[in-house]
Amino acid sequence: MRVGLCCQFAEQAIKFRITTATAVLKLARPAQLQKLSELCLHNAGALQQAIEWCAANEVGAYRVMSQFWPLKTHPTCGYQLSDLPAAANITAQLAVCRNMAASSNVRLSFHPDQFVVLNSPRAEVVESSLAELEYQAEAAELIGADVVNIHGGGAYGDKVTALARFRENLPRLSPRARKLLTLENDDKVYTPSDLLPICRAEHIPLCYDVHHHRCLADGLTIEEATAAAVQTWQGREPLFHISSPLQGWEKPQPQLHHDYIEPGDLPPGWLQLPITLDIEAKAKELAVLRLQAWIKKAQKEPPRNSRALAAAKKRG
DNA sequence: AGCGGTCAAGTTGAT
DNA sequence: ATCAACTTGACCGCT
Repeated sequence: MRVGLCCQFAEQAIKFRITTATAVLKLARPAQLQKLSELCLHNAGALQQAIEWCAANEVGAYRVMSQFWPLKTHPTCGYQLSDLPAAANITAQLAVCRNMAASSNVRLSFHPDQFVVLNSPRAEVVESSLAELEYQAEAAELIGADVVNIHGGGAYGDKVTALARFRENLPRLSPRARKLLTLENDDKVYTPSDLLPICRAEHIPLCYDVHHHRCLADGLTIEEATAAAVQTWQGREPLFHISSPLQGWEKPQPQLHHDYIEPGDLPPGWLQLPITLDIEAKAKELAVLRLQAWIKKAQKEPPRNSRALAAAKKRG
């Protein structure tokens, strides 16, 4: 099992830069491209730092932020990589990232954000979603990322119809983007049971989020969902997510993320699985390192350690 | 240098 | 009706 860091660092001075459309639109086009070029080049350098940090700390995966190329698909600020003055430098730097990630075995992935809704009834939403998926797939190819993971989208009162629409839109993706696509269960609409049929039929891996599953349950146990999700990866290393509730499972809003991962929230069966586990926790790399240390201990002495921890917790 | 308002986008559910 | 939440605060203009 390897653990993964998502996007940002809490303490490490590794920063990705973004901008706003408002700021960019105040500039003439050449100045726009100059600014965006600088940000892309900076972010490519930051990605190298992030990969180096992961490799040095035995963190086996890293999720790249969606704004890696800021405003890439914006209707008026958008651009092609080849439009940027520093395109050659950026491409070269991305190749450095790809080689470094490969040689140090740091798995890279993308997770387009909430605006990417492939099953929306609104054509313009689907269009912008497709554009965003193509952008992230282009970046993924250049750095060697193997996953672009999204949610099912909205329900619009009828999940079956909505998921059918998702499926109908799949052929509109390029082969490159289609190959990288994975589906994740969410905490409001689509459970693993909802997604597994389309995952199997379309050969889309299920990125199983156990925290979401606990927030929005279906008939499946965690063990059943785990086994079913692993199957959808068809021999590839599965990518799963975990987080812990901010105020515990008994308080309202358990879907809110805690700073760290409570080891008790890690399904015990996962310890021996060859999976990538992205850590969604506010304390970022600190949470990853803390869970990583706990996992290593637990793997050394599986039964005693977890029992001892449970007992210690009971004693307080 | 520090501070506060603002930021491209969708959908849901809590208040 | 408004707004926070989501993978995440950072940017920018003003003082």
